Amino acid sequence: MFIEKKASFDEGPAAGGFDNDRHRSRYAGTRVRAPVDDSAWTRYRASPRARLDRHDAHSVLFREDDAASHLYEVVSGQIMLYRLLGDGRRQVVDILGDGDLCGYSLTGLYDCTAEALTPAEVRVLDRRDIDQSTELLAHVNRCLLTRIEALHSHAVLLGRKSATERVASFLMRFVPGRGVVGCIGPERHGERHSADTELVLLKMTRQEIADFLGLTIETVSRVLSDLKRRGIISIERNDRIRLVDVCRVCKMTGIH
Amino acid sequence: MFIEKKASFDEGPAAGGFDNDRHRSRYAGTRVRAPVDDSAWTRYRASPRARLDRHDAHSVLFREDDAASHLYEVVSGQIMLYRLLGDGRRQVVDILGDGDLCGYSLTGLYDCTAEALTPAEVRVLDRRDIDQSTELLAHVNRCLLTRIEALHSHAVLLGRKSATERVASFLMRFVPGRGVVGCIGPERHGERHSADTELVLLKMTRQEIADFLGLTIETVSRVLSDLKRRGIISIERNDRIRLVDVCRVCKMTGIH
DNA sequence: CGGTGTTTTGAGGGCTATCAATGGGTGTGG
DNA sequence: CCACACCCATTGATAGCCCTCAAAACACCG
Repeated sequence: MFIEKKASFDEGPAAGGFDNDRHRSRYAGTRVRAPVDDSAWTRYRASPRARLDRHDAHSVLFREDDAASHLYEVVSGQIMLYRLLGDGRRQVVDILGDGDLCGYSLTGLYDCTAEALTPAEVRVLDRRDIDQSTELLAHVNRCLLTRIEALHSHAVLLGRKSATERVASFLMRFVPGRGVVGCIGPERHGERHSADTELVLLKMTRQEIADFLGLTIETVSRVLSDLKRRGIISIERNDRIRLVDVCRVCKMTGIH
Repeated sequence: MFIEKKASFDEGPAAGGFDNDRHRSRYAGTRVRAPVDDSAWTRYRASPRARLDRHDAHSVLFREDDAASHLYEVVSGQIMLYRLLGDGRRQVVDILGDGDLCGYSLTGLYDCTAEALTPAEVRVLDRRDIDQSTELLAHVNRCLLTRIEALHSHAVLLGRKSATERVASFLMRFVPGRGVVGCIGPERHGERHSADTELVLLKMTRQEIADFLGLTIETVSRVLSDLKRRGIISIERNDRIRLVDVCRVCKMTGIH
């Protein structure tokens, strides 16, 4: 189910895939967020105590049960968090993008492993600095709440959705402003009733997708093939999937 | 899968079930927490702006998509958080006990429904008060981190564990200090090598357990019957389950 | 002691995992 | 430039776990 990977999987310099607007949730089942002022956070990030690290794809930031020393803020790229069971089963519990935090710990040990999905930049922060400012703490608070909402959505996906619904939900993650509660719908989206289509650039292997969705690699593959056969998506390359009709994919997520 | 419930399910006055020591995680796969000083929080709770509400079992504190007005702290009893899919499938995403917080929102809408599992007391807090104190914010942050760790564990359970492993993990929630990383083990636990047994008082119906574990009511029932047949547990009443050999249950959680 | 709601048990089927083989893309070396 | 190797993804066959539907057993209550 989980095999340690070393090979790099086609990382173009355009490491997009995720929409970077953090104030707009993209995950099917979550909500659109209100904008907030985090200027204090921006100032803190620029302070000399905050170091910037670069990671290659598949580089490990920290490992489950390592001593938790730092807090990390994703500046660019994507980071996945996962846990392992004793026999090697893996569950990707979260996927982080621009502005998200990880590495916080109550126990002194990291509760999961953090691994870069793409080349990534992370700011390494000192917890003690943050604890002295209400503005910084409030920012961290908002980040944690964002994670909690995402984890709630993910629990629904893992506990109650079929394989097709999981894959559809996963694909909808990459469509900005759609598949969320208060979805703007296909009509108002494109200019002048253009085709409701979207190109998704996956930055994950089938194995990583499967471990995120609580499925096997074969099932993910089968579902994608089935969606392709039905003309709902077209697979232009393994990591380039076109949603031919976004609304149709959205309707398959199970949230309606 | 989910039927609206009204009937009360045997709520004794001894609404225990969960261990109330928040500084010790009990959920299989999570870690033991370090104690922290939250005296500022204690003072704030006592302030006149913090109201105390009482809820009966199955009373709803707030509903998914309601306007989020307040923050809630569980004082006594247990609260479950759940989300519904359009066709009525339900997933219980979290179960809260003494000291846990819920009701925070970034979007202005609650992202899930909160319902009392037992008679419960909740303190209704004002977000604006908290946002002005580093100590209060730090306390909230710790509470949120606790939830995130629990949600990570739950994602592993929902995504990668078998029905038996899920039920075993669920039962181990109720055994203080066991089934966590750094588990004290059977030898050092009892005084003078007493039987490694534990009585679990469930405050949830089979339906609620099933919706928490991402299973059906029938599967939960079948697993429990099977464990009983094998002598691993004994069901003294529907809501009283004796773990005959805690260590054996622990080994079935899948975390080893 | 029936009535109601919950839990257990049974039979059967569907969905997803498992095991195995094939296909395809990329990089390397002759 | 092609052959080969390697890794990843796809496809196929089969098995098994858990869900669904149905009925019986049980608990609680008036």
